[in-house]
Amino acid sequence: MNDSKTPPSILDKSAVAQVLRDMGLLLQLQGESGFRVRAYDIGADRIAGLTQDLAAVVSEGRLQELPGIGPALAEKIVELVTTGRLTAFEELKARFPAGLLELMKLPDLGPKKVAVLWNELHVSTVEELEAACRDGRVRALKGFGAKSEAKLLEGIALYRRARGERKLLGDALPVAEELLARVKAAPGVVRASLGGSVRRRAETVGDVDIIASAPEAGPVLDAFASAPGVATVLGKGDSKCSVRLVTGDLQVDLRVLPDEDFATALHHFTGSKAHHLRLRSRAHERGLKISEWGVHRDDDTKLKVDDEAALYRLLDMQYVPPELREDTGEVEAALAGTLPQDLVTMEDLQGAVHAHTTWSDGRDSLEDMARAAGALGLKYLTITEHSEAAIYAGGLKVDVLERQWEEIDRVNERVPGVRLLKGIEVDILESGALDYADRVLERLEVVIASIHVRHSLDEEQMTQRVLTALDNPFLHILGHPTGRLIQSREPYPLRMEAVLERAAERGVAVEVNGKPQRLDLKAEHVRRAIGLGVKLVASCDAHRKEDLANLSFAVATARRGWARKSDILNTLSAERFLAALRARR
DNA sequence: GCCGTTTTCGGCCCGACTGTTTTCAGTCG
Repeated sequence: MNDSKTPPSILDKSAVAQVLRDMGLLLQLQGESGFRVRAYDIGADRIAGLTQDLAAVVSEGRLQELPGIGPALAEKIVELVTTGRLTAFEELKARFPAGLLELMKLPDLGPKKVAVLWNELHVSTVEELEAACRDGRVRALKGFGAKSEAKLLEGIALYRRARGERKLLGDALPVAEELLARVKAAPGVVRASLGGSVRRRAETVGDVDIIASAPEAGPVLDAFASAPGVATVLGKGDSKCSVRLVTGDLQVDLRVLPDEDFATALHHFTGSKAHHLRLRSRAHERGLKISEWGVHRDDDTKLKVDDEAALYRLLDMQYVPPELREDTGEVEAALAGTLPQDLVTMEDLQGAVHAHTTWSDGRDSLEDMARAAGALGLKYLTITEHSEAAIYAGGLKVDVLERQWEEIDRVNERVPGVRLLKGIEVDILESGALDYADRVLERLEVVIASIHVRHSLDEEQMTQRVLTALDNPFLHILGHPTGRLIQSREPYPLRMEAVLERAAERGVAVEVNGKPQRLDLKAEHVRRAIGLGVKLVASCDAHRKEDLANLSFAVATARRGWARKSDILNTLSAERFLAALRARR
């Protein structure tokens, strides 16, 4: 993303943010003011969410232009970026046993209790805490009791299972929607919605929030707590209830309020925190106060807010859809009236891109895939099997590919309303050449090119490899450009800016792969691609019928990257889609 | 540690819930 002469940062954004967050935790342990601690957290959020190149911001001395970064944090970030270390952090760390930071990650343990455990019992690791709980030494401490001992042991077991892993959106969303349906059906419920990072369609989610309105909370909370799939009720009061599900250790929080508070509560619990901070200061300028409890004037009179759109109107801003609420420029755009109002939606899609069948490594037949696409209201589906080099995935030799075209013709006659397009997901070889000769590629309607092997090239080699592929005149779409698998494989090193520039130059579209493990391009790169004039496709990378639903994650990622309908080629009819692909430069 | 149209000191979000209390502290979101 950085073509200037700025030397690259030794630590990347997330590493810098992590040091700042840990620094905050240690300061808390030391008994520093919560506000000072919060300043580190806010600074960490700001760096992690930075859309610009961190090294460039540092070298141009622009750190303090970022809200939440003042002289002290700026100095520390400069040290981190240029040396990879932070002296103040090293010194602070040396004052406490290393395990205390980990202890604070356990549920129900914060800095105060960890400090007591350390000072009174010299407990500094999860193992020592477990032993102390079993020996009954913890219950003797002030502020602890037998119940907290049992809860800590439970928390330790859970921590070891889950290791604090966030869940993939694709795993959490279906479960969340099922539970939401239960809540909507509960007695007296007027409105109910998912909130939090699930509603914002973040790549991964920590837990699920549901917000509901009803005249009486009790019956709704009861129905929720006894829903099928609930393993443990973690807490239940007059207005909220937290449960842990059997599936994947997922935690779900439900809040129930009177309907007049629904819109403001939903907005509050949708976040993000960073987006809210900006709105609150905007509200403050206008003599208003926004909180979970509603919008109040300075004299405490409460304003009527029927829905989220009304909330933004009160602030004289455009409505900001949940997927955009990350404080990455949407607040400024909404104030200026330049926020795109026609973000792509699922209903805009006329066709699905990127599908495998039994001809290579897919599970379902061509005909089954065609019928499934029709059932979703899609008009076309691009069949893109693997090419010859992808032996592990049943890649097709040219003569087999030609036989598939005949079968596609037959299915197209048999299945009305859906057209299968003849395509390929051709491997990009190490040299950047494609795995089929041009004379084969030119006979295909849709050519996606992807990297599947030899991930370990260095950044320059990988970038050259992709640039060479983009120069092939028969290539239409670059597939999953970074090769990442969320939480299991890092993206391969690639100068994305150069790749997107070349794609724009050559008129090659880039895939927004909706497979929940991939989401590749990611939102940040989607936005950059659009800025450079690159056309995109929303793809499902389907290996079975059910995977066609991945399209919704592609659309969500595209929306998070501010994509409009006109940025996504498969919002066009089949004929116009194919024409757009052929329009190479 | 940050911030500024009540400013350069003194605020900064605060309520729900739990477990320990007997009026509250700590954690969480």
